[in-house]
Amino acid sequence: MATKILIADDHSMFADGIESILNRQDGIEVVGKCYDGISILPFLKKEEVDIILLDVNLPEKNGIEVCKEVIAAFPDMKILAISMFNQESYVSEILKFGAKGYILKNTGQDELMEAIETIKGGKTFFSKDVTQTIMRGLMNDRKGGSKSEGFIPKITRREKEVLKLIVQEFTTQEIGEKLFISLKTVESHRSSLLAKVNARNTAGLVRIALEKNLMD
Amino acid sequence: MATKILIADDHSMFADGIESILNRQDGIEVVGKCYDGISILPFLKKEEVDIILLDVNLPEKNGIEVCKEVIAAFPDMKILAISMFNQESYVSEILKFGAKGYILKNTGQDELMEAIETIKGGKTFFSKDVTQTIMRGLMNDRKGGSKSEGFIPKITRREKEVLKLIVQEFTTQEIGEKLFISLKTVESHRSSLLAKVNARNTAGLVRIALEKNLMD
DNA sequence: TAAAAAATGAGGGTTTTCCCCTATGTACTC
DNA sequence: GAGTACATAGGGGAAAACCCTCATTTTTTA
Repeated sequence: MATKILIADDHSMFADGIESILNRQDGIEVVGKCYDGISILPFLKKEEVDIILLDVNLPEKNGIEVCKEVIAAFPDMKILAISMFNQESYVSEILKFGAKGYILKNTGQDELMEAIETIKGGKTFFSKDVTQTIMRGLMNDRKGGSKSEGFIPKITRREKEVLKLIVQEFTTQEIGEKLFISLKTVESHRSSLLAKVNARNTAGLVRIALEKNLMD
Repeated sequence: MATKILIADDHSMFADGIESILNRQDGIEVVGKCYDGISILPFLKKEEVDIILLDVNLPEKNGIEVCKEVIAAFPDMKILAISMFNQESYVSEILKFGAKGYILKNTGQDELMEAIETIKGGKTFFSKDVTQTIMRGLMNDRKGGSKSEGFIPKITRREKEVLKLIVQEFTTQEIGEKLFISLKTVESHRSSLLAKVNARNTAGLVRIALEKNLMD
């Protein structure tokens, strides 16, 4: 019986492309495509799926969240993470939550097929580049857990509210009044924002917020 | 005769996918794929190409550079820009350099085909989202003439230097040391910057600087 | 249901930014 | 040669941001 595959990627052009490649292969059937994180679980409850090709950087609900939920509901689901970025934080996070493999979008279709076959057989698969990243990550952990450069920890709901108001030129005082919290609390949020994005001051915070789209 | 297409995208999985989609279509032939910016011109010198599907965010040499060069060498070349981001700066830049269309990676294959057909016919094509972005950009440009709202007076050479350093998180003190001028002078420049962009504080200054590309 | 994360906020301090004011030398333009 | 824009820079003061430590409550998650 054909391997049933679900493609989850918000870039439909990419998803369609992968579908087109896979449908030419024997023994593989693309049973569905999801363009966001939230529609994956409902789909799995209705349709039988063997392997999910999961984009790590999904809007609404990112791939790491999705992976966690999917594995919680379907512990035997085989998830192959696909990402544009070979970032240690992403790789280790999603593997922690039960993904069986991780490949980059710049790997060729031969390697994609190889990954699918390997994972189908119950083993794990990583791109060569990714393997190196993981190794480097392990080494760093041993050294003392230094964080990778561009990685930004999750920004909480409240921090995001404060951040938006900062970018809109409101002062700490005004933000407090708008959110009905004390000036001190706003200062707390500002501090953790600065720490999280690793900025020295408001200028850097605003720049990074705009660069990395931290205010969706 | 079939339309000859060159796909330029560093994510080979994406490029392969698009190729697979296009090769199923009648009247379209994918004659090549480039995985970086530098190999495009040499390819064009050897092979005949009607339309280039060009990723805006290429490594080594980005899509905007490539577009400029390609149009310089082949003024009639039809370039369809493809990007993940619907950013005004990208869109207007690459159009300025002669791209005939701009679509996002989250547009479906029907729209891709429509874009290719349209461009082949000598017309231009933009995704709906992109059209809105362009309109918004034009509106902002026009604001300069009518109302004082949104209009930004000319920023002097020195102010621009200071502005760049502000955005890079340097303090007034540090900027003074870097430019070999007094703290007070830097403060003067900061003041006039705030006044010119009509911002209340550094946060607004940085935001506007990034939004309006004040640091070219 | 216990543990972790997030949100709240206080005290008390330093540094930085912002806002007035004024003023001088230089360079370009009309 | 007068006018204008630009870069320079000072004093002084108020406001805002930043930093550290600590503590409580609420919410989320394992």
